[in-house]
Amino acid sequence: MRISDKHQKIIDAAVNVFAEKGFFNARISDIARQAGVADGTIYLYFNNKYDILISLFEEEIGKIILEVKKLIEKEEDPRRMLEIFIAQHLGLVRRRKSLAEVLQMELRQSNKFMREYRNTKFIEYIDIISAIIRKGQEMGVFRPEVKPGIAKRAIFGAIDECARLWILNPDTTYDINETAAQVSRIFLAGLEQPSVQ
Amino acid sequence: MRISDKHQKIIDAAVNVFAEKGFFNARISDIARQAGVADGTIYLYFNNKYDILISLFEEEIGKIILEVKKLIEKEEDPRRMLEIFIAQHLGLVRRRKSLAEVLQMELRQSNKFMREYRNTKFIEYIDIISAIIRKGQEMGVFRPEVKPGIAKRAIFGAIDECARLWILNPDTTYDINETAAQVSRIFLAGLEQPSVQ
DNA sequence: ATAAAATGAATGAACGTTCATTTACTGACA
DNA sequence: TGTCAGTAAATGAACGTTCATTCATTTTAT
Repeated sequence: MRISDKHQKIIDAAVNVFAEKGFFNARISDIARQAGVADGTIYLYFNNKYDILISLFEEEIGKIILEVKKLIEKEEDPRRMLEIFIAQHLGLVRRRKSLAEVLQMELRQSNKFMREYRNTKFIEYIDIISAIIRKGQEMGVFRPEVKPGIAKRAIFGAIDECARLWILNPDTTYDINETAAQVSRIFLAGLEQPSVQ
Repeated sequence: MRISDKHQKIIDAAVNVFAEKGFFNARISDIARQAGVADGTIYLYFNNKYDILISLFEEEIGKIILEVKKLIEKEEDPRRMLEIFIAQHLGLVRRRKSLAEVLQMELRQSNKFMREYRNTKFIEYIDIISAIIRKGQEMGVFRPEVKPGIAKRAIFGAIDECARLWILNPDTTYDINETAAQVSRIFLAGLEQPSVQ
């Protein structure tokens, strides 16, 4: 069995366990059982419990960034790029619910409590949004007075909160596609130059 | 010493300790020390550790709701109401940073892990936004195709994410007033009827 | 045969909660 | 006014459980 196999198996198990119980309520033995390894084995691949979480972030967000960047690169129109980013993020919530839960909840915890850990991958992810906005401003499509550094937070926060609702309550709320469409419309209307129409 | 004194003292201490260490890393003895009471005294006022957190939510969000509703009631223009809500929420982050931190981080945790606890106070808070939007739609100021149930989440998520950034990094980021102004502008432009200007 | 990988029982520190004891308060009575 | 019984409030040491981590031993691969 290749090293990477067990490494990934533990990560995958951790995603499920953290999603279900949260980081602090998750036991190493839970992760071990779900990964099909012994408790001690986990310490051959990770330094400690927190290290599992950090590795999980780095590796899984890394993959997501690659995917969404690939999709966006094909486009010319920044409006379309923003739509794609929003749809992709919300789509991820449906396709990989557990991962989305962990990234959303535990990533924030870690951001806050591990002062030394600067989550560069996460920053890279939301900087995709500000890059789109800057491009739109250069092309004269988006209003120049909008600050990309603020708008990226607003947009990310909006879709993430919608995702959170859907994670908590998948049935009783709006359909994900409809949510993506609505949020896209609000922000596009909010960003576009009035002259362009 | 009146009962309410110690009750409130423990709540206040818990706000600080939870903000600094997070719920799971906070020890009862930390809260007790900061409140100036013995560990056991806490259990005369609260059933258990989680009960402190829940009481804290209910009571403190309750006060915030009253404040912001009072401010909004005075206004006629839904655009102005939305501006006030946004400014008020972000202002709270500056004025009561620890409380904002706890509400932001731990409230979500609880929402997720305490299945039985429906956080009605929080719902009441963000429903202020949807009420504003509905009013604006009735007056023909906001676009009718916007769903208030989605827009309220998007708006709350946007300001909350901006707040989060500011909590994590008070110095290196944009000024809170500027953030409030930018976010208000984006959403107002995103919600307004094109015919109205 | 040797090394590398994996195991899982044992360890020990951490900490929420309890409860036997102490302290503070109240008002009745001389 | 001072004493004291009765009650409520507060205390904090001790308890018991939980669980991350370790490491002596076993299994697997070469």
